[in-house]
Amino acid sequence: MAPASADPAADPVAVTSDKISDKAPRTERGRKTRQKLLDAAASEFGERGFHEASITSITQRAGTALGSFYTYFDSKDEIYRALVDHLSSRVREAARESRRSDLEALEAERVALTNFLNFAGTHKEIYRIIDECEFVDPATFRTHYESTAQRIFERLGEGARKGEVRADIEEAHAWAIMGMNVFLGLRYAVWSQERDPAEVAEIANSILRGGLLPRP
Amino acid sequence: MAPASADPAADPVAVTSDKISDKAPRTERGRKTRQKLLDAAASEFGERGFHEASITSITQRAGTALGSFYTYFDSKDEIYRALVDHLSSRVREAARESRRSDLEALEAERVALTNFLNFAGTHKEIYRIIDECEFVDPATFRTHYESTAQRIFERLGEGARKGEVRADIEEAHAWAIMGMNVFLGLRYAVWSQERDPAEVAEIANSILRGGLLPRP
Amino acid sequence: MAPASADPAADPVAVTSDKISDKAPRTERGRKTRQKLLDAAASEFGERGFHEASITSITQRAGTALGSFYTYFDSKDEIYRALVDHLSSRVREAARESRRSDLEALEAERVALTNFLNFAGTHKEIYRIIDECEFVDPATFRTHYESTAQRIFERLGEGARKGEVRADIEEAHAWAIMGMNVFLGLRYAVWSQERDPAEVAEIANSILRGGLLPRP
Amino acid sequence: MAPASADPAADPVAVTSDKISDKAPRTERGRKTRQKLLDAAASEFGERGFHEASITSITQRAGTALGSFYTYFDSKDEIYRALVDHLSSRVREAARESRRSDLEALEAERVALTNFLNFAGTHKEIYRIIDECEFVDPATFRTHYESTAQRIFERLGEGARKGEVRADIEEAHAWAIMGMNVFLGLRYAVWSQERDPAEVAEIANSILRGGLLPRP
DNA sequence: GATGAATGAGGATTCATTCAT
DNA sequence: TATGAATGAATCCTCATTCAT
Repeated sequence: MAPASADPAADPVAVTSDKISDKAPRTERGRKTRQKLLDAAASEFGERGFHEASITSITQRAGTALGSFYTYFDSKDEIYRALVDHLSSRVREAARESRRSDLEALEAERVALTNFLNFAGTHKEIYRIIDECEFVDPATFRTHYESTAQRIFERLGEGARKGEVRADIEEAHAWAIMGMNVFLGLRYAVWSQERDPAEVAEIANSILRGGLLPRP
Repeated sequence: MAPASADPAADPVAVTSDKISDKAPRTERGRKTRQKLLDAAASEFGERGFHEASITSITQRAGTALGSFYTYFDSKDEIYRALVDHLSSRVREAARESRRSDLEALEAERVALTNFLNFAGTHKEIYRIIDECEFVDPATFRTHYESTAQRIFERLGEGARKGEVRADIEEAHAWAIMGMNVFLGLRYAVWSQERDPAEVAEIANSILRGGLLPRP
Repeated sequence: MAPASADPAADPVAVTSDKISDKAPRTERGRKTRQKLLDAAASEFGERGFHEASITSITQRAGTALGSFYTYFDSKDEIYRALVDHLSSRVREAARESRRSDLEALEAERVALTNFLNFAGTHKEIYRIIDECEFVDPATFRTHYESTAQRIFERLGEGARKGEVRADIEEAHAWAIMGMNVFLGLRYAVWSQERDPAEVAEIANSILRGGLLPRP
Repeated sequence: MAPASADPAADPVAVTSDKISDKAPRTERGRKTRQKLLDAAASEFGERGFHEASITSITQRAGTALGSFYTYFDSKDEIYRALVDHLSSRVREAARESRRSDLEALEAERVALTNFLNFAGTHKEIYRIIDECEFVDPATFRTHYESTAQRIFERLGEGARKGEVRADIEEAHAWAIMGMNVFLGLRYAVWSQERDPAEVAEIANSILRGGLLPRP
């Protein structure tokens, strides 16, 4: 699953780097064609997955000639990578809006998860694309997860400094939270939306607040 | 990620069903050849992933002729499915040994996670294969996750009845735990083994026991 | 189309020669197995055609092991040839019964066609198998047609000597009659049986008797 | 055998429909390549038959890369069908030229058969290809025969109205004529050309004119 | 820049036939 | 004889990528 997507409250650090190849469009017309191709690729990869997707189909969706694809991208892999970057930043942007430093630490996690669930439910293709990254471009996948965990870890650390969470926070705690978020997203946002995101987020949050032992 | 692998304390309910086609071997020799193919497929899929894997390579690893593959399997997809089934049951079997009903509920979860981390670290290919299932055979993938969550949920429910965990347990709690387990496995068993499984399990378990708030 | 089938009033000259290979069964049990294979082959070739037919499927229909096939036949081609021979003689046998030298020449042709239409309607697979021979074993196909035409030609010649038909009969007349018979068989016996064989035969016969010009 | 080929005096009703797939060439260059492939396929299918023919061989004959085949055709079946259509119309076109409505009914049949024999002798591959259709694409085969018989039937019917042939003409008469034509073509045009087409046609025509009974 | 034809390596799958038991 | 496992040549088809216009 997408690291970024697992932490919508991410900061704009960005992995994005559209300067991958020297094929940047030089005219307005070119810029539009390139964008049409990216949009088409998003649909194609989202619906059929990386391996089933074909360049031919992408150009057909984009309404361009097959050859035009290679005017803007070096390969199927490259457009995929460009797309993941692009989508990651969209996710991050969506998250950034919901960040407010005045929130108490665990409260912030709750809001972040709620937003994430909403976003994942609305953009399932994005979810799938970034997720499949694990098998198409493992390095990117790993980077994303690690930076996401890092952000969560930093937030928790800050909370610890403020005395809002336990002082013994370490990286593993961040991974545990990220895993919870991702799986709840898969189950309650992508596969079905039978439950209200806020409720699901509350369940996860209650674990963070007090664990699963019976209340005294 | 593999549902099964996320719950090594699984019971033997089994999704396994090796009777897929009518190509079951009828002699001992045949049984051995089929097994060689499955073993070879495990290595091939584990190392190169489903799409990069080739039948030719599988038969070469197995030391059989190309045609022999089709004596026992109908297609690349079929052997993949057979393999996932097979591996799932191995995971489940490995888990079953570690089940002891005399354990207190959350203690059982800790033991399960420890075993899972150990298993995942030793069998990284299995992890990858079952994980890639999401994009190769989504139905199986989903089934596995759901049945794994179901088992966790049932265990928690039993714990609730015994008064060992909160009474308001629901399905979402199981998904949260499964997500934690899977991601900790990815990070601390598959990607690196820099930390002791027992320690990692303890960190996760401490969340389940008391959450992340500062201890009073 | 089958030459033989086009002339059911054939004599037993026979192309049949089951001594093709040295694989003749030596025991009663062997004879039965060989026959089961021939029967199965007739169904298989009749239903699926030569190229779609498979040895595996033939042995399955016959209820024998795959390897047993090669105990009695050298190859797929050989069993096909053996089958065509076998079927040809069946056709010829069926025809022979209907031969009566006391019939007037054109009357004999009418009876022969009637019988042929009846036979073809009842044994469509035979029709197909012998017919496909053109593309599987052209030499046999050609031989069959030629010998069939030859028999018709001889009958007509005899009729000519008796003054029952024109004196200028030549080979081409026999081919013309054979063509008529075969196509009427295809249309009114194999593809549909909407018309009574005797009626169809009468129509063809009326052409032979007086042509198509208006009656004075 | 090809219905069309059995009736060279066909009208341009056409079964032809080259718009089968969306792979129509969009440039002149493409049109030429497609044509080269069709020509090569005609030779290949004509010489080796449908099942022995290979795509590789077709592209080698055409002087194109293997992949180019799939730029214009979806499969071996499809090019075969396209070819049959193409050849059928060639046959029909060849026939059309020889149609003259001022001919007396049976005279027209004689001319048609003569032309057919000439055509079949010159284009034996066409004969074989269309003929093999019975086992490759039965539906097309049947359609062709039926429409050919229909055309003959209509011509005879018109002759009947003019009083040039018997009034009791029915479909079966057309099938009988078609069968005669096809078999005479096989024997005297495809297998050998030992006899003059006009002579052979005259023999068939004499049957139509007066049957086989001795002249009074 | 845009177009679409050409390329060919690569991979899955079939199945007649052989052979050890 | 019967059995069924093993073999591998043969073939269709896909599709990312290149290139001429």
